[in-house]
Amino acid sequence: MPSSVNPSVRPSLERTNALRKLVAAIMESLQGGDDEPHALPGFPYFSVPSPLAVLDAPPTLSPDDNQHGALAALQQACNSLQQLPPLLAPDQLAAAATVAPPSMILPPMVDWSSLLQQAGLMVGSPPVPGLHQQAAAVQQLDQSGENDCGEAAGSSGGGGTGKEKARISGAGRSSSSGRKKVSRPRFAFQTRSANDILDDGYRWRKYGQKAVKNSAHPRSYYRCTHHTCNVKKQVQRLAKDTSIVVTTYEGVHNHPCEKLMEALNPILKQLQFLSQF
DNA sequence: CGGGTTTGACCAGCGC
DNA sequence: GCGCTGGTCAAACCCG
Repeated sequence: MPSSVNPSVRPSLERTNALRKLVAAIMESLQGGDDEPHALPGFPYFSVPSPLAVLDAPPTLSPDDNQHGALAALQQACNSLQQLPPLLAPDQLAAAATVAPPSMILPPMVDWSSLLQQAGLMVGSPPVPGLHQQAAAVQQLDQSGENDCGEAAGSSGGGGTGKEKARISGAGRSSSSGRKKVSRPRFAFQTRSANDILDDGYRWRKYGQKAVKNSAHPRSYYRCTHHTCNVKKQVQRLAKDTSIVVTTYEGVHNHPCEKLMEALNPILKQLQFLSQF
């Protein structure tokens, strides 16, 4: 422990351990690996129970899986920490920073980006069920494609009339010169819910809707609103059982889940600070 | 006013 | 070649 740290902001061992436990529980839950993966029940990023591996398999989901508040459980866990001394205020952290060199305030002891990346919060895994290691939870429809999330989305940056643009972008959208369409990783899963939209923590913009053959319900097309991210998802209801929503993700996010990071940030900052003790 | 949704039109792929 | 279907675009619209 650095001796230059202001003693007035030195946290209790109790608090440090509590925070470590919390983050460990979060990470463990994110990574799955045990029979009871719902360490934080109601947190849909990793608590969607048994999404179906086969799209036309009989539904086994509990009702309204996605009705839970996305971050409720996490916030609840954070609230439980309120019994302990309060979180360090930002100015306290700043005060500590003025005493200890910045390198000691944010020591490289915990590599959060790689940790979160391993946990599937960044590039490389589907948003919801893929966070489990329950392989059956997700159907990977196609993984022959490479991770081309960074590709220029649309790339129809020219002028011209709407029709011209449509033609140009239409041509650019698929194989120019007869090459086969580059497929990207796709993951589909089903959720029994009254809501079409799963709160997966990412922000989506709807860009289209189509009537689907042999189905009374249309299919909706969404794109991730993050500037550099080109992940898409399709949402439609199962024709056989309209209580089931089929969500298909295409591509992988090249950025962390905003909502989750928003919720985790205070904890991570605290823990980074505390990890110097 | 900016960001998101709706919706008709357009395009490519595929089967016949 | 033609028609059907799925995927996307973008103007118009809506909303906070």
